Amino acid sequence: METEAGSLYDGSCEVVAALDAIAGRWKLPILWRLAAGPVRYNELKRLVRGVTNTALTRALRELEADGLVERTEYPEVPPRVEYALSPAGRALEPSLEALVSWAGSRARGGVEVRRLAPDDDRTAPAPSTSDAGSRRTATSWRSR
Amino acid sequence: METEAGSLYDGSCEVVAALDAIAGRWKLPILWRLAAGPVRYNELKRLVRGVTNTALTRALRELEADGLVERTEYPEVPPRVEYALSPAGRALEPSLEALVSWAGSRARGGVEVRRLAPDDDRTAPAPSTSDAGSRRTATSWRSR
DNA sequence: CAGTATCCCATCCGATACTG
DNA sequence: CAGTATCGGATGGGATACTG
Repeated sequence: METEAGSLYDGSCEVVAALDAIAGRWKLPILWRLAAGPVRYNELKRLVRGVTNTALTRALRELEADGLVERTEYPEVPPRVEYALSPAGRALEPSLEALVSWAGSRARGGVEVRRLAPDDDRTAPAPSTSDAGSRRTATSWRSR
Repeated sequence: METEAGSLYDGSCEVVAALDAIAGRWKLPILWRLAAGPVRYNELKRLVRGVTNTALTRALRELEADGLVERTEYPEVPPRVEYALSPAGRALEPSLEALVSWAGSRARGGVEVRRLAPDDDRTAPAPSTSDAGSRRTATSWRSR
């Protein structure tokens, strides 16, 4: 529909653009933590293990700019700031759940991660090679 | 089991590690495209718009190393190589669907993307500031 | 408490050119 | 067709130090 040949759901431009909003080392972990409820800055820093001040702040600012999280500053004497998912952010909770459950199952040894086989035989199942040779000569498709 | 207190689903380490497998500019778009069925190299390059030879190959190699996609090489005269999701890769199809549908809805103007308000008033709703001042003196929490 | 300010390095990615 | 080789530039993230 919509004029353009194959675009909306074919894994291209628009999707890529939207995906950029959650790309980055810490965005997903942060969003996932926030999905459980509002959290203060330092609490977040503790919960999302390994994140540094700089990284956390940068990620939060970007998520805020993209309308996924909301920042609420309470003018109290010991400064208090809470971060929470915005309505738009809550829209991707299903995705987060799916992703996290997948990540969890894979972390639990469901799959051997990053295990390169030393001598992986990959020259393959030779599916009806019978006609090979009858095809164009070896370089016919290489125009020049 | 595994000893550790609070870890599996709290948005930290394990999940972060697993997420790394799909992190990168092109991994998700590629996986999404592959979810629709096996595709040849150059076809993939056309479908995932904007990707370059180098980026595509690199992403594919990593996805392969992480066991998410399978590469099948057919020993024919014009070389033919097909990429497809592995069983493990198919395990994250639900996540892909959720993600893509979210990305799609947001691309369709559901949310104003990356729109910074010029003078956003963010010093906030002052929730019962009545006790401010009665709290510890301004710098009491700053130990030194 | 909740950040900023810098500096620096690693990685990612794009562009270009070449090959089995 | 399906890649590899190389290089340069942008970005993201880490470490450290300091502040309203």
